[in-house]
Amino acid sequence: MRKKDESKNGAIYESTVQLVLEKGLAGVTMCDISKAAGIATGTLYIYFSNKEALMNKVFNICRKESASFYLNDYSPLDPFDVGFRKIFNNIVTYRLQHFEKFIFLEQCYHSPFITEDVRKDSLKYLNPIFDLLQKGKDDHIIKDLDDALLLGYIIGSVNEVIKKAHYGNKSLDHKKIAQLYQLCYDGILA
Amino acid sequence: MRKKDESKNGAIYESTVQLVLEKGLAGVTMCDISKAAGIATGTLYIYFSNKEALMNKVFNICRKESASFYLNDYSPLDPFDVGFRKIFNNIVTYRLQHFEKFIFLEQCYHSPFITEDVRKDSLKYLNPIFDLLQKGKDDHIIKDLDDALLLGYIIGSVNEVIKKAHYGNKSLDHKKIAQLYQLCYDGILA
DNA sequence: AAGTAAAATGAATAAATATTCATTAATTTT
DNA sequence: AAAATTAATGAATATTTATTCATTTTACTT
Repeated sequence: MRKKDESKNGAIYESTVQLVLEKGLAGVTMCDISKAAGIATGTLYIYFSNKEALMNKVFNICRKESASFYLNDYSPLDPFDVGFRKIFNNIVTYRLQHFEKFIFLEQCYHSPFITEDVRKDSLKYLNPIFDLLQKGKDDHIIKDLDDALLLGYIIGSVNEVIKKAHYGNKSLDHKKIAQLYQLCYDGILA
Repeated sequence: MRKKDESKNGAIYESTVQLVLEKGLAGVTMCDISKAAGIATGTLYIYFSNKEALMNKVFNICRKESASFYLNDYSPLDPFDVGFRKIFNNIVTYRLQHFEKFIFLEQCYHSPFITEDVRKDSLKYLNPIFDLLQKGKDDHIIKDLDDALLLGYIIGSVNEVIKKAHYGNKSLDHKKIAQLYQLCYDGILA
């Protein structure tokens, strides 16, 4: 029997994410996706039973990929400040290098395509980051605040600054990123 | 001749914003909106020439309303710390009291419904805030950084924390808001 | 109170989009 | 190399949704 061309999975995934960046979640059709992926529309339905399943799958892949990216080069044995800097830079770098995936994830968050339970277990991927924050609190380096508050504060400011820069056609050089780091770091310090 | 019932404008506006919160921008139909507003579908087209026009109008109203809300009780004569605290609290309060409008604005930002030029002149509404930041910089109270960076940092962290709290069903009490304020304020201090 | 002009209606139509399926192409097995 | 099996196709169909329009209702004018 003939095998599925597994490279198509990747092409569908890349196309979906790219098109959502260009046209928004509301504006992307199955036809658009198949054209961009270089396959027939019917073929999409061999790989995914419908549009909702496709979006959920792509959402899951992006989510896992991003969470894993955040931990690049990080070790739980790193001292707090070293670990924090690594993870912060990874979060920024992921958003700059994979802007389309970053936006896709943001768009999905409020979409009817993404089912409740898929959305819910998002947090578990971030456990190593919560552990790092706990270490910082235990060592009295950072403020003893709720994890969600601390992480939301960091992630939110990074998201907004990167989006603003992108849509305002402003470059985000190393200097600006270092400044953003300093803003965030000074904020969390005890 | 018969007059247009101006209250319908408001009903359409409220319904649209509420439905986008519930179903996402991608999931809202003209039929949904008319039903929720208590009017016939055809009537929508008396008030707005099409869906895109409707969304742009609602977007504009929300945008203006929010920007004006941010300046409640604020005077350009306020000392930096007083003014900053007022505006920060207004930004938070708007998002909590008008969560559906906050989400609508966020959703629109990446939507094909909102035309480029409508999106572009968003910044002008925020001029008083930029002036306040300038004062803080001139007085050497806060870091001398780019306006977009400073505001993005503040707005982004507020957005994310409020969204996380809402979707995680966690309450955001006065204590947490004060802690978020402290994070942001400590971050920008020179 | 009759005339009239615009508002409002909602069923009908048009347009866009998701999904199916009969057919063809490719790959593996025997 | 023929048979078997699944992948791939894309035109056709089904479905959903935007938009129109013939008709009715409402409120103002004379």
